[in-house]
Amino acid sequence: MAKWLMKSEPHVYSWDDLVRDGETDWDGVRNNAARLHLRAMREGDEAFFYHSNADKAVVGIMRIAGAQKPDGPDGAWVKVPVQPVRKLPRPVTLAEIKAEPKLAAMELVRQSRLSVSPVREEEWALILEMSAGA
DNA sequence: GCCAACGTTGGC
DNA sequence: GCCAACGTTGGC
Repeated sequence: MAKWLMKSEPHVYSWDDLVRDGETDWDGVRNNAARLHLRAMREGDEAFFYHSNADKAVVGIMRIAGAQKPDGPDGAWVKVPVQPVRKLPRPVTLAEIKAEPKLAAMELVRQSRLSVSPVREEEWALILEMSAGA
């Protein structure tokens, strides 16, 4: 199962909103690189929920809950259904991620504007460790 | 097909 | 509020 990271501004749609809704379609992505990642997602993949702007932190884990669907009338863009899995014990901030040399290759760091990006297994595991607190 | 201008995202 | 990094648009 692949791992991903998806960004949202918390004042627009937050982790708590997702928990309240139970499931939502991750839509509105209008960037080609992000679209390619959305298309590569499969049901059962997991993704970090990242709060951009105010928080700048990974706050939770969600699950891709089904197949991608067209987003918009012409079908050029796609959206995927996601469900909350669990909140992280503690948010892992962008500052912490940038301070960790093992995470320097993350797309989150390398291309900060990309709203949907892949996460390597070892990066995923390390962020979970950081959240659990060493 | 190149590139300057402009718009957007998101960190600081 | 500013600016860097990108993406897109449009003139040539």
